[in-house]
Amino acid sequence: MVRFQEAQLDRTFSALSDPTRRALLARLEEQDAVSVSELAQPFAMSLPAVMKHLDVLSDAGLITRTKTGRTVSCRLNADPMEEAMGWLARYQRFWTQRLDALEGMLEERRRSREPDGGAGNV
Amino acid sequence: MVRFQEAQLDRTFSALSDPTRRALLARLEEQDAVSVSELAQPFAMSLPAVMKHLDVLSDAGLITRTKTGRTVSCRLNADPMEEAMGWLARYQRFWTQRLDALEGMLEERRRSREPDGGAGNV
DNA sequence: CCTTAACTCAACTATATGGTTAGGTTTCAA
DNA sequence: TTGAAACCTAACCATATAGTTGAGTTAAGG
Repeated sequence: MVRFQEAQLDRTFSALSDPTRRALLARLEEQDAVSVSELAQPFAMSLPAVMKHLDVLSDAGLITRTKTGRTVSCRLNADPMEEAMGWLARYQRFWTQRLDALEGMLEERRRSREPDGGAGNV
Repeated sequence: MVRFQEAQLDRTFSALSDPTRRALLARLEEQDAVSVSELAQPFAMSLPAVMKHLDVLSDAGLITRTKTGRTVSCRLNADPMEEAMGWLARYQRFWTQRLDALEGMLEERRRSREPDGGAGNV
């Protein structure tokens, strides 16, 4: 049985629950290191607003920030996501089960169509 | 490129960000259908508090409720979790990459130890 | 040296969240 | 038919969240 850090999961899922923050992470997924102002640029909101989001991401351990001169570089840290996926994985059987059931139903239909000439259409 | 329902992800991640709600889901993972009062029983909080959590889970589509007589049965619906995992999967390379790097490093160490007799211990 | 870019901080606002208590309604069952 | 179980609703409270504006601070660069 896997043990989860409840408080860490709280922060991770909470951080991921905002579209702005997910967009910030998506940006850092495609570009290794991005400055605060570069990250803020695409958004309609003010710079301090974006910085608050970065604080949340940082508290959740999803990004790291390193200052060089007057610019701050942000990088992704996906480790907390791994734990989040680990938690979700427990429920995976519910949809794979559903897919198995669907597959089984299709198989059933296929077999029942083969003998005769395709009578029982829905 | 996979397209995500942003508002749905908001609700899903937000619903998962609370330990009480995750515990409720965990309960429904091991028991197919559970009544509201049964679900509430293990928690120190009041029944209306638990019911608010159930509302959140229901709004996120993570549970369904069916009333029979005076008792309400709750069931898990994992579908929104599948989408959440889909979103997270995009970042999976960051930790598999890290594991690959670790594996590579261990391989490196193993090979460098083989020739001589195990000198460079950390 | 002075200006400007890049960021930080503080104060304020509105709304959301997570909890409470008190008082319903509906249904079952003695 | 009356009482209690099971659930719902409403009103309230404290704190957190997501944004704003305005005023710093620090570091390049002409």
